Amino acid sequence: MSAKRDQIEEVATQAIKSGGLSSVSFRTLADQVGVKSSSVHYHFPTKDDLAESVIRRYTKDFEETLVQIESENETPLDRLRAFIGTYEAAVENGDICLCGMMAAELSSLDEAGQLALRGYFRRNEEWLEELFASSDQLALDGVTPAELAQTFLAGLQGATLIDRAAGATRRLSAYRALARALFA
Amino acid sequence: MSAKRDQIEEVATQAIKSGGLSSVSFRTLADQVGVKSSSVHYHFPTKDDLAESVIRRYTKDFEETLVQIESENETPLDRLRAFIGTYEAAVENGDICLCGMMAAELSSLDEAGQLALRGYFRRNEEWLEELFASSDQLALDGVTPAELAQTFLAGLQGATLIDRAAGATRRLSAYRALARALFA
DNA sequence: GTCTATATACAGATAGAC
DNA sequence: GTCTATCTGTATATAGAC
Repeated sequence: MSAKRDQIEEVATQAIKSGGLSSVSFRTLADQVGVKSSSVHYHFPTKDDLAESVIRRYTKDFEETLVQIESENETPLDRLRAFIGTYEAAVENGDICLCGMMAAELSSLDEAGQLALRGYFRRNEEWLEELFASSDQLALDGVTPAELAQTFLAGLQGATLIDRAAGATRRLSAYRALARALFA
Repeated sequence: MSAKRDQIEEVATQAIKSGGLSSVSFRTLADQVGVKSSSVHYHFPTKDDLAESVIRRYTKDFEETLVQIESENETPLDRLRAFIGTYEAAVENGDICLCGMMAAELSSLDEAGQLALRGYFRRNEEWLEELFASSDQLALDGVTPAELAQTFLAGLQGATLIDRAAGATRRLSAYRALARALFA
């Protein structure tokens, strides 16, 4: 893992979060890291290679975020709030979740990329499911922790998408209200 | 409103729902409707014109869907179920909501397109808010009908996105469970 | 309204020198 | 690892004939 390769992934990640994979080219990437496009091809032969690497890198970084959230927050509600905070930060930056963006661009991902994408969402739902299962005072009956996790993750992804388009964080704020109500 | 123009919008709508605006070109569009790309430019001078027209058309069609849902379903829960059904139909077709797709591609929309997009989401939330406000037996306290509407719409958008990527309708099913629990 | 033809720009990708 | 140079394809868009 060379420093240049790492730098390319970092720049690509930021560009994809704001404009999508289709807005990223070997040329623009090369310009941003100070090399020529053929040098980017040296590190990532095809765009599919780049896409998969970026998704896996994003997933790894996400694991570290979860560890940090758990270390800094004690209760399920506080942890959920911190989780929501990461989505708010994206919107305020004009971005959405990289994997939410990639999910919209699903048809331009190869099998390896799609597999990596599914892994990201699965890990998210897994973490949320444990969070909801760890509380014995949920204010909504008839919904399993797994269902709550799936709906909550989907909701945050969608809220990020719509809030960015609306130039607000209103929907993510509504999720904060929902979180509070759930743990009441 | 010529027949050809209408046909172009129809084909473009389908293509965008599955591959996004960036996957649609004047050439592919022309091939699909049996004309040359310059003829597509005659109806839609720029891609921005096409994008805005398609969003407005989609919003108008959506109004008709709402009327139909209301005429075929009596209770708020049944209406909400029918609403969820439209998202399930999209996923089973390998598509997502056109406006969800466009929201991901926000940076490639001009001001007019972004304005039209916000109108679509606002109208969705408006309808859902009335739906939730019309029920006096919601199983969750501390959340306003407006907040419920915002979170629910965002949730369905995100569930569609993730379900399509996962090749399932599991998250949309979870939203069916959530709807049932809310009106319990 | 649709056509042919074209201008201009940029995409992903590769060969081969250094 | 990075470069120059290039291939090939496609994109949006326009001019002008019919």
